[in-house]
Amino acid sequence: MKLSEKNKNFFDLVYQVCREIPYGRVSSYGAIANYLGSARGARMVGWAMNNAHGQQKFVPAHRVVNRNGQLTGKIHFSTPNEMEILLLKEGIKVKNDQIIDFKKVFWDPTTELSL
DNA sequence: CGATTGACACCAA
DNA sequence: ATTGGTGCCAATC
Repeated sequence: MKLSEKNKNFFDLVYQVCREIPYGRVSSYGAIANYLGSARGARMVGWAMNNAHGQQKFVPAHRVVNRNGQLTGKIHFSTPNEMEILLLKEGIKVKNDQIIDFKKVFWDPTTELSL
């Protein structure tokens, strides 16, 4: 048992929140970080996503974008198009790596989960 | 152990 | 509005 596995709480929570994102909706790193308590720890969420590929359960990382709604993390997928395709399949319009109507599809865990 | 990096966010010019 | 610089926390080199 490695130390990283013990301290996976933060990462695990990130994965949990990602899976809680409803179909056809997206969230932002900052929102998730804020929900976990690290308001400025958005980068950690990104790191978690990087590890998400190694997780046994699938993590809809494609539903997580930066606060601009830009698909900055698409390059980390199997193929850069993967993220776009997945989002498009969920009814989310993407143009030039930018989510259209981002505010409409935006899903804030602090607002949706923390009622 | 110190320095650098990273799928971001915020502030100042 | 756009660009550049700084801060955040953890992991990797």
